[in-house]
Amino acid sequence: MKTNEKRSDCPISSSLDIFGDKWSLLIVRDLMLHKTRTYGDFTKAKEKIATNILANRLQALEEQGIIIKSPYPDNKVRGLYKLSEKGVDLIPAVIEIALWGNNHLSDTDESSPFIEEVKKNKVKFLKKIMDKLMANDAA
Amino acid sequence: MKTNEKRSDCPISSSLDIFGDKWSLLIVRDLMLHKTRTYGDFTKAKEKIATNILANRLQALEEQGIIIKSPYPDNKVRGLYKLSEKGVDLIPAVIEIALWGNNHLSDTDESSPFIEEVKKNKVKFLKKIMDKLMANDAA
DNA sequence: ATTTAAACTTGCAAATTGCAAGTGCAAAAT
DNA sequence: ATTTTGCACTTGCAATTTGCAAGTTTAAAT
Repeated sequence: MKTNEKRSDCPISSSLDIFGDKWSLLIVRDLMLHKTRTYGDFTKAKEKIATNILANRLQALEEQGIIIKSPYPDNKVRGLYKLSEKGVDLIPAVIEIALWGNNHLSDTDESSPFIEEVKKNKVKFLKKIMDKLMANDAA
Repeated sequence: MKTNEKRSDCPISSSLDIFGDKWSLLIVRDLMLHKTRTYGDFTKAKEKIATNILANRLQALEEQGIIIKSPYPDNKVRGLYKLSEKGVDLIPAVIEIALWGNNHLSDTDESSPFIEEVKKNKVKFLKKIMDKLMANDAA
């Protein structure tokens, strides 16, 4: 990946410096919907990310404090990835992107695990999913 | 740019297929804050986009129906770019990205022309900016 | 008619992506 | 106890994309 050079002080530009690519927010999506994931779980997502890109993005997101890697119980090889609070705060943006895609792009999965729920009540959904993710933090 | 291949039917993934890069949403940002722009205006933005990338992105966004290029009054060389309705609908996502950047990234411009206003009342800001952009459509 | 200027194009080097194998190490199986 | 399996990455390399610096084109101004 590239050096952490900011193109400007604009918050949008600086955000895109971090996750402005085709993969980073998909990793956030998977963590948002499943709360924790192993490396192998990510490779099983339907977009089929290459393993070198995955390793690179996981490291970058961890360095940025967006995700947290913790040890897998009773296993020295595996790691367990989850969203940090900074990562959880990305969920509203991800939701808006999902809504836009669902409204304006053809052939997007209407039966997506959460789109319907989001459309019904965005705030309620947000609260619910955040609660679920945070509950996990007690561990 | 690449072929319009979708990696999956996920609305997030499909959205990122279109604007998942470091520049596309900055073009949307500039149109969102200034309602119309010429090619040259974009090159003057502080992030200093290369002209070939700009031309490429403008074309891609136009092909996707996110921006509209119309002729500049009494000028056959210039064009005037503006957001389509599909593009205007991206504003909520851009706002969430801006808020995240402003909350979590250091050295982002607090005095950004709109951040303060968004923070005060997001819905009100959204309405205001959309009204402004739509008023322009009467022309 | 000549100059200026804005809107792209083009050529090329550098960085990033994506694919296909490989490596290393711990856990499970024998 | 030794082998085998499986998961988490690495590595090598070709293909694509990015970024920089110059063009080129066409219309507007002088």
